[in-house]
Amino acid sequence: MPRPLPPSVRAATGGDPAAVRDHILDAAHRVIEGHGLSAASTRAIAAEAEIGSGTIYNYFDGRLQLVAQAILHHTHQLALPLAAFPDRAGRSTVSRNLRHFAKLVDTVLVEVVPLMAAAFADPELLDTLRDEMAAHDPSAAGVEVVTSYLEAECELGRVATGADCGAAAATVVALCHDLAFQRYLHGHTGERKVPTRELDLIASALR
Amino acid sequence: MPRPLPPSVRAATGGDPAAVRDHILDAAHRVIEGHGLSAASTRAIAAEAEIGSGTIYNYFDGRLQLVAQAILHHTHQLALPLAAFPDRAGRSTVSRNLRHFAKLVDTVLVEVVPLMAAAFADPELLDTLRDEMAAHDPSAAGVEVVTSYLEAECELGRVATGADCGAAAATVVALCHDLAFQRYLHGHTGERKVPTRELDLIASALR
Amino acid sequence: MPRPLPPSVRAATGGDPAAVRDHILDAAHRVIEGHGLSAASTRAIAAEAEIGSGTIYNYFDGRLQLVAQAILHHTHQLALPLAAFPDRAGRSTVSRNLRHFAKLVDTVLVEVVPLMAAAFADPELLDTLRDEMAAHDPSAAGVEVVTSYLEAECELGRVATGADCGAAAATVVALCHDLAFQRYLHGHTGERKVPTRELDLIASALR
Amino acid sequence: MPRPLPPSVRAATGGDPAAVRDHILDAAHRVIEGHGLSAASTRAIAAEAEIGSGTIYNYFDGRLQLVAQAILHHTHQLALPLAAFPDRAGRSTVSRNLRHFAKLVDTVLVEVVPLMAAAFADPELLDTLRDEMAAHDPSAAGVEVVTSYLEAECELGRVATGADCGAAAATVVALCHDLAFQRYLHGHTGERKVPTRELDLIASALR
DNA sequence: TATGAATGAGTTTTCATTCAT
DNA sequence: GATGAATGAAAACTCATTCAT
Repeated sequence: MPRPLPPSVRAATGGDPAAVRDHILDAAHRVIEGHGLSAASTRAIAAEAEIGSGTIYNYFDGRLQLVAQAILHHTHQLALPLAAFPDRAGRSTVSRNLRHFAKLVDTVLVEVVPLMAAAFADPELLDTLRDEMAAHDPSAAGVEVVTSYLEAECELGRVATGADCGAAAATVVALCHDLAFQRYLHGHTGERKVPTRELDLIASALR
Repeated sequence: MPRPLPPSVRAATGGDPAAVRDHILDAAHRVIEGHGLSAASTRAIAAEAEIGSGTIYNYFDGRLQLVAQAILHHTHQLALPLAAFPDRAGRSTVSRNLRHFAKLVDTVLVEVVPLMAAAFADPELLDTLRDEMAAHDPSAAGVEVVTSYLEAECELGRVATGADCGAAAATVVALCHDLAFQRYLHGHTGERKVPTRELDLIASALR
Repeated sequence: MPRPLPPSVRAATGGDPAAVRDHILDAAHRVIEGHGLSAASTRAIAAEAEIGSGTIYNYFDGRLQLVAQAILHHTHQLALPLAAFPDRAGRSTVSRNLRHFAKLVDTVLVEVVPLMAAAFADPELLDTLRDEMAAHDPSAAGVEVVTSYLEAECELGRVATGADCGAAAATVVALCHDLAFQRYLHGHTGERKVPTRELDLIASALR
Repeated sequence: MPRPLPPSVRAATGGDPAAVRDHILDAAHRVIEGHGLSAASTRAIAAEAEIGSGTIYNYFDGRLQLVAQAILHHTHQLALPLAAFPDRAGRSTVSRNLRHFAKLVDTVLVEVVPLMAAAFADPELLDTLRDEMAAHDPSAAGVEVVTSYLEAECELGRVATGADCGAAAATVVALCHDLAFQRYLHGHTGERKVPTRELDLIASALR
């Protein structure tokens, strides 16, 4: 019965344990993305990863840890490009830059919101997620990035001195979150609108 | 053997089928609220409702429909008090009124967010919810209420003519949604903050 | 999928829940007897009882309780005939009566020893057994029966006044236990010897 | 890749295959003693022995043989000190010597009874044990030791000529077995009583 | 020779649903 | 209409064993 990993997995991972772990995390993410969290059984994940169902337990403590890590793994990867956003300070206009941020973060949220929200269904999974998020919270990171940007604009004189950059940043992020949430809730997964009017309103308050 | 409903249920419903339906919906909601969506098995709901597990199928097509309807039933009931909000136009200050709205809607969201978000875990349930929401969308209702309020203030001269009331309303609602979502995600279920600084920012943009 | 109990079970139990319970207990006992405790999986028991595997959980809290109760159910039933032993006081000879007891108790032990001993393999099962035995301990019952008998013989003058009837009874029972244990351990399940010489030794000590 | 045994094992065994075998048998015994036979998985044993789980199969045919041999290995080791018991003939009193034997054998049985009894749960393991016991049966050894002692006392005149020393010895051993068995069954593992009254009864029969 | 990752059949238990009563 | 016993598929997880390294 015991056999080495199938050739396809072997080829994809080079036999490196860390790569196999990531391979399983990716498989878990694909299952959740395609069929929902409730379909992410260990069997389904193992099948998607083309490994034996028992093999999962050589890499993870159990289903809960696997799923929680799959969600965060993906989220962190997606959120990386946001870090460069503050560099836009001084270029274009504040309004346009906020729209650009909204577009940027939307590509993240369109994938992340379904994952995070789904975790609400399972109190245990939510706990595990909270634990893992304590180290590095992606949504706080979003607010920080926008705050940094606005403060830089403030120093450049394109945002009024004394403007509440933190509040504005939180509002921008909230708009993006809500838009992604609503869009998924209503099933309009195709369209990727930017809340232009709302962002302009905020921009106007900052002048 | 045919038996009447147990006395406790009989007393609570008067034997009216519609009342029995509501009785079961309430029981389902209590189970979801207390132990999460994944604990809302038909058996648990039947036990909470003090009826036989088979009786559910005399009132609902299946577990999914029951759960979806329980979520929306409760959401609509909670959202009813919001309808009176536009009446505050002209009283107090705009800023204070928006804070009041945030408090009001928070009492709704603190219960609704976990319910809606949980539905994201199950694509089938999400579909059912979408269908049922097509008729009456509670979050659109929130935006409408705030828009009406702001337009009334506009006519009263307390909000600048030409201000984008719709965008402001959407932003206010988004802030409330995001706050509730974040709070639940991080487990800070006790605190009920109002996003004061953010609301002030919006109010300042409306003057 | 749901079907009434299969005709064979239906016929054997008359649909009486208590009879179905006993039917399952008997099935469990047959599995343990035939293939050992480690083969007594819920599936195997359900198959032996000709019921669905889920049906077990309509009658028992879980595998452990089922197995523990199956063991004690059978033990108590087997031990019932021993109660009449003290009536032999005054008849035949003490030596012969003790041999008769040994034969009697052997029919019980030949079945009970393998069951009890097997429970030693599983600490949890042993705990459950201990709990259930607290109410009614079959091995203490054996010693009591022989003590009663010997005390009756004492009053009849066939056992020396002042003889330690309790110690003698405990020794008799210990001999029977050990014989059954050794016989099973060595696989001599066919032969049913009586420890004649040892019993005579005890009888001689009582005169 | 071929690797030497880890340093700790290397140090304990000197690399001698027979010593490694014993090292594994000891580890197996420690696991069974501490957590029950059902916890004695190959993985648990390998971990306890600080070797790789595959290494077991270089020294044993499989789990069953390993466990059976671990049980007997330990039993034989424990029983060794009993051989000196006949030397007590002529010293102290017969009654006291029997009590001394009971104490001696109790230290053995307190460990052996759980091991042997547990084997009853698994017919295959029991068969393996029977095979291995055919060569050297520890419980027969106990009876032989007491018989030798009593026959020596007989020659010394402290036991009546013509007394059935074999029967008395078997009874003594049966008492010890039963006591150990009952004590474990009821969970009174702390107390280490000696069946004083019962032994005195036997001693009285020998005078 | 020693290793431990990989396997899949195995375990116990839960659950939505049906239907005889 | 009301019931709840019966079902079996599915869940998460374990484990003895093999074999490429």
